[in-house]
Amino acid sequence: MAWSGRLSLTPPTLADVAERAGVSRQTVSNAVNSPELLRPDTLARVQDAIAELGYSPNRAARNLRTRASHLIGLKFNPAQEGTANAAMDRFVHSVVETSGESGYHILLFSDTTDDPVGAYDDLLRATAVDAFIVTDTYLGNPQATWLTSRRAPFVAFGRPWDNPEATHAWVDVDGAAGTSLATEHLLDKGHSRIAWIGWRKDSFIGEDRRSGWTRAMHARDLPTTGLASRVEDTVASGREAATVLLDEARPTAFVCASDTLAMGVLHALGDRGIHWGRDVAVVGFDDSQVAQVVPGGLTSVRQPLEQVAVELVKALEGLLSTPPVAGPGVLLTPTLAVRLSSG
Amino acid sequence: MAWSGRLSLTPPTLADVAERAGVSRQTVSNAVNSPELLRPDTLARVQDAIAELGYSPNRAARNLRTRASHLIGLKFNPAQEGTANAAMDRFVHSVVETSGESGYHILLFSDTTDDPVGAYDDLLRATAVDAFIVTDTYLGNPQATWLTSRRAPFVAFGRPWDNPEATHAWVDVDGAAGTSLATEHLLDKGHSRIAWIGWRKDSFIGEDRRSGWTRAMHARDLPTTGLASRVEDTVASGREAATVLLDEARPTAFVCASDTLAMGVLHALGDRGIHWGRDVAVVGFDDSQVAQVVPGGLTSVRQPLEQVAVELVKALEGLLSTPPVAGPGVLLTPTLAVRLSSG
DNA sequence: TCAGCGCCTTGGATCGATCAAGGTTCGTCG
DNA sequence: CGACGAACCTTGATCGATCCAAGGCGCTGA
Repeated sequence: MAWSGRLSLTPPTLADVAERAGVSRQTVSNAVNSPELLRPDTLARVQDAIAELGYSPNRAARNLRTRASHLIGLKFNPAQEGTANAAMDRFVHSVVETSGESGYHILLFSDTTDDPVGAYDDLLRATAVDAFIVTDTYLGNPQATWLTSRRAPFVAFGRPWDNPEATHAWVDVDGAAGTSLATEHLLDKGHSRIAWIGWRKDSFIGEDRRSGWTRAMHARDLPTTGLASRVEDTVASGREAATVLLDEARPTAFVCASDTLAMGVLHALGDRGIHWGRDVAVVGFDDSQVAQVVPGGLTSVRQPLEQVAVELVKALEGLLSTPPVAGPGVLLTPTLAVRLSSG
Repeated sequence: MAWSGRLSLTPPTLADVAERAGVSRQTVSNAVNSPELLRPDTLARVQDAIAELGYSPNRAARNLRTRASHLIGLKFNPAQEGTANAAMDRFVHSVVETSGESGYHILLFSDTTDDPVGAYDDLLRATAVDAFIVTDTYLGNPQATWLTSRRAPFVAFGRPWDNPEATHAWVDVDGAAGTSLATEHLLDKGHSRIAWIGWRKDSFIGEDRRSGWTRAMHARDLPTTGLASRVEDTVASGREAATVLLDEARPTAFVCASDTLAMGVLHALGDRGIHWGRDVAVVGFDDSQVAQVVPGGLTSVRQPLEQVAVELVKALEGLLSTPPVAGPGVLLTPTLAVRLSSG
């Protein structure tokens, strides 16, 4: 940062470094981008000059010439108020860290308009980003098909549920494996009447998670009929659903599609003075902060978001390399964070 | 997006639009940036051409020429695992939305190295961002002084606690007003033995929040001695502190410096079978998801983060305008989200 | 001696927008 | 009638890095 002390307010350019090191511009450029082309002593001389001047290539100039921004667009979807779902926080952090190591920065945006692809379109047209990470695939994912038709590089966090023909790169977490893990955990604890509270039938992710529960139950020849409920993803719905199930099916344990619903269950159990964790077990999904700090702790399925980020960035690097390498989908397995709510 | 259907893969440039509209490049540039300079009919003609071609200015070229990136750097600090503090999520969303309306995007980064200013330095030297929003001021804020000496435009979310001489722009939330609000709320409910659980003495923010509690208590001539505890910001510490206070001071209410500590209090109350919200009131700070979904709900001080974002962006626009306008600090007042934990 | 290679230089063009200065066109007014 | 200036538009240069092609120089090996 030598130059910051100088009078001149403009940062040093490649030409400045070249003059200082007594080499040509081209050589400095090579020192930065293809050091293997230089003789070790020349390289060292140039690097010294770079360090002395505190030179760093001007992003705008480089971007203009190379037609790349080294930025990855990510739409920031905040957590809903009143829910426990806050995966975005951990996920974004992981993505920022991982992409930073590969020389990419994350550009956040939000769509203020109704158009689901408007913001994507703007960024693409302005060549402001090299690629996107698309996260809101639970909606049925119009972005993915649009981006594909637009030939824009992107990787999705989430499978293309609604379109098995889709060929784009994606990374996802095996929700069914997670709920199956949760259910088996409860079965091992001796439970057999294990209820499910999940999302409405039109949610692909919800049905996937539900299937893990049914799979685990049927594997031990246990019935699932009458033990399931599908509701909105709110605490209140979870509470109501649990209340009904407690009356009608008398389950000794609950597996839920989200921590939000699980909190609803805890609520319902509290209403009737049932001591959760001892009398009735509860497992949530997402290992949210809520699961972590609620007194006693809520057992919850934890998505390996750090690993997801790594795979996403790996896939992006493939897409952005020349020639582009399109990897297949990657499915990761979640773990179970066991706490007192499951006994 | 007309061009996306064409064979050519390169987006249209200003020159393409100029040719189509039968005007010069400069005129197109003016149509985009200073429409008032054009005659209405020419403007319309150019705008038609822009729409027909689906033109959008190339960011890199514009950035190079104007020496501005229209990007604002923000270091992403994820929530600590096992705490309830998740203000970042809501904050980031607000910032993204607000800055988007002013034509700015948010560039996220993280510092992987030990150097607290390394990442800032890199971005500045590469002229990758126009300005920064600095959030982690609770550390004593070496970034602020460094950025100031570097003459880099930035706005801090958080007062310059350790350096009252600092002249940079900042926006903050009046923590003392928040805890005062909370305490008065409890006083109005009839409580008089109200305990405080806060952070260690070296935390500026912690001491500020604490002062709101003492102020409100003293205003009603109530004692505070023996009713306060200063601990680490973890659930376990909150629980221990509450246990000790319950034994030694028999408070009927608790005001906490964070929702994390408040959860610890709920935990302690649960340990001894005390029905919180009925027998003992509890108020947290930050209105986290945890506060919102814990059965019954935790009353909590809510920071006006949306408003904070608006003020931050307003300040940034001032700094980035020519000539730069440096506004004074802005202090916003939080509100109280009342739930059952306070009766 | 000369071809070949490794390393570097030279000079230029290029990316696409904006800046600064220079040209039109037109109406107005002495 | 011609000068003048405002309103409007055009032209050439510029931002800084990269890409490209051609060539220089010293050294090695045939």
